[in-house]
Amino acid sequence: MTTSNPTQLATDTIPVSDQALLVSDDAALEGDETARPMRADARRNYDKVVAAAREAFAEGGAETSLEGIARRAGVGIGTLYRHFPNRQALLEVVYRDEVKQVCRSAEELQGLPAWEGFVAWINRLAGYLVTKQALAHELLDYFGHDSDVFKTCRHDLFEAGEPLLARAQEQRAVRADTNLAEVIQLVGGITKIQTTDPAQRERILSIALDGLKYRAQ
Amino acid sequence: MTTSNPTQLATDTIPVSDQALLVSDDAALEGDETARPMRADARRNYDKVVAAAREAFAEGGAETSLEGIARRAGVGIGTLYRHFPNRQALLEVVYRDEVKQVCRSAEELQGLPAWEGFVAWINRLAGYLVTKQALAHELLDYFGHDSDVFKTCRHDLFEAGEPLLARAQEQRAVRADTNLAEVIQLVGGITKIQTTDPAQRERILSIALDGLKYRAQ
DNA sequence: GACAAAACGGAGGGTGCCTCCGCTATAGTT
DNA sequence: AACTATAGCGGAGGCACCCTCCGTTTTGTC
Repeated sequence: MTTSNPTQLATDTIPVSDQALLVSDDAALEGDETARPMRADARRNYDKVVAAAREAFAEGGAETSLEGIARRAGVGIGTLYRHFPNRQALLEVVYRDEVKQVCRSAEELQGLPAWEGFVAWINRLAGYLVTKQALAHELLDYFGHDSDVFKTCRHDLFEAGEPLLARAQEQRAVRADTNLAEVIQLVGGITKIQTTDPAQRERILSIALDGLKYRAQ
Repeated sequence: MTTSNPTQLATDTIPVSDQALLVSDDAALEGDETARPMRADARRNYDKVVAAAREAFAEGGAETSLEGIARRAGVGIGTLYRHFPNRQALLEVVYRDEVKQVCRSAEELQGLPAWEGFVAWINRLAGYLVTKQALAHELLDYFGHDSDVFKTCRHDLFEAGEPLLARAQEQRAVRADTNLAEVIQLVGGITKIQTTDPAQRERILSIALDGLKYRAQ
């Protein structure tokens, strides 16, 4: 139910054409409002690094050294650092897109009944967080922080989840004395659980969801 | 003695009484069932390292390099590794005691009503896990693994928590379809939440506890 | 094609993990 | 008390990582 979602969120399953899309997203990010466009070689390398990082993080966050990413991208370590002053910066750019995808997937859940829609989204979020442990952990760790990109992520997440949660609360499907920030933190904490048995994590998540259910009195 | 530092370098911040306790605890651990006692210098250094590690981890897990601990203990890095083949081994020995204390505290909760007793223990466990983030995270990460000392910890934790949980389940205070392993994982996940506002974590924990409550259905 | 500026990339400094091995302190033996 | 086998010590050094600095190369413009 939880992890093996119909909606595929892992990047490595995204067709190449879409990856190009992602790259142009990065371009948008770059040329957002600052002065002049990147030089051709710079843009090329920037994209190569982001792609390599995306791959590397997807494979499993553990052995994700920046030097490894640079090597994988066929780029000098200096170049990587020129574009991303630190590990954090790179992480941010990478999961910016990934978070967006989870958020986008929320729209199609508005058709479901309030509780079901809410639970479905939570499960998607959890599924995403679990598969992207490396990214997710850092995302959650900085959830309350002030980094620009994190603000964006949080904003996206709220925009997507808030309607689902609000509706569920209005219809007395979810308890009133909580909010999306808490819910996301709760889900995030649970996805951090290390276990050899994914089913266990799912059971635990469902216990937590029970705690979110509205209770008369 | 080959140590270049004065012996009291690392340990002088711990009250003497506690040191004695720690040492004798370690002694018990060591002489458990194996053959011959440690040589005097070995035992001395072993204790120094454990004390230094305890301090270092308590101060905040971040800057907890083994080399730093060795330095702090006034001991060569080689000596540290002689006693603790890797980071894991050292962590294990250190929080072995700490876990024991949480466990011991469970006994006095048997007097409370089932649900209250259970919740109280969970809160203590959570409190412990939060203050000892560094240790706790690793403890939880390896919770399902096979390391000897982890087995001991788990055993202690179960011995302490199981009666409380069982009683609460018998009295229909806690849902029947869960077990202590899941509960501990759940609590562990929540304590991993990074937040500037501890009250938020408490609210989230209470939501999760609500999920554990028995529900007539 | 020439030139300035932007970007590259890798050497290298700092730190951490862990291993190896020559030297030292210890504890039985005499 | 002296002797000796050896458990134990400690740090040099190999490897990996993070990140910076700067000489060299690539671009874009004229």
